[in-house]
Amino acid sequence: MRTSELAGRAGVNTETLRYYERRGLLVEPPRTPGGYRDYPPSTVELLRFIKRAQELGFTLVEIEELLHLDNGGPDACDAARALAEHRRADLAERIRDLQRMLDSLADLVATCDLPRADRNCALLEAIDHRPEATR
Amino acid sequence: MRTSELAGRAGVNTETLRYYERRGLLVEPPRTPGGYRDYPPSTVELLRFIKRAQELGFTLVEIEELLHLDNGGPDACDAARALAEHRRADLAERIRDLQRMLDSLADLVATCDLPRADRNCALLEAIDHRPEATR
DNA sequence: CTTGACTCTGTAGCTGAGCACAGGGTCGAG
DNA sequence: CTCGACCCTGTGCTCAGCTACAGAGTCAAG
Repeated sequence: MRTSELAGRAGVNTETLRYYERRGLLVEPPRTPGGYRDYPPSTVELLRFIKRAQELGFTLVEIEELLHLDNGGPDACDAARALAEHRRADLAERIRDLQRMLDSLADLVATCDLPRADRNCALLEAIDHRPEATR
Repeated sequence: MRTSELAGRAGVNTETLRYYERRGLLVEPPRTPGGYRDYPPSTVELLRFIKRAQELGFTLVEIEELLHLDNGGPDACDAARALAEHRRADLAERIRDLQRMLDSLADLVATCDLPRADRNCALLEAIDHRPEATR
């Protein structure tokens, strides 16, 4: 299978394939006599694995680890689980951070409603002057 | 106030000051006869405003908008509020996305507990083969 | 045999928010 | 007057994950 066919089936850009190859995510495939890459059909599934893992929040570095673990038996399963747990904890923390930002921002917007007729912008003031504890 | 003193007081790198100046976030300050930047003391507060806004999830582009709005009266207040609401909606959406990722990942890790004695890694299989609907 | 679609390589650019560094200038203390 | 600490400018690098492009080669249809 040539580059553009694989890219089309997997839903990625052809340049992305070369990029993954450079990164070591994809093994360099055999070449035709003319020098064209000739991918085995299983590469489509491999790319879909990568894309799904990305959607779960794994980085390409972690995905590469997962791929190197694949078909490694029970030890690999434990290692994969550890990676997933790590990723889960990381996601949870990012969610907490964003939630804190969201809450602060909501409080701030709420202060907009108070001094309706004032000249000063309550929001800008609030960002500028609210107490240390809430920063 | 010279560059390193301002940077120290505001808790940023000296290079960051030059970067903000290039971006237009900071107005170029007057210079000493020797060509050194001589910042007015209020710049410390300005930098703290920028840092707090960043903590709330504003980008530097949005912060620049906020700064240009400052001292603009009631219209500016409305504009600032609109920016904040926009930011809030964006944060909420990012949180939802991450939460979905987290949930999927938690489901995945849970499948690890099922075939304890099996040779195959349930996690890797699950990423590879679970139905479209949950992807 | 030509044309056009495809592919190859290496390199450079993008986003966002900075950090690092070379090669020079300035300033104040001793 | 010298030394070290600071500052200047311009430029390039970082992270992640691509994307674009120039210039050359390959291949199949007509």
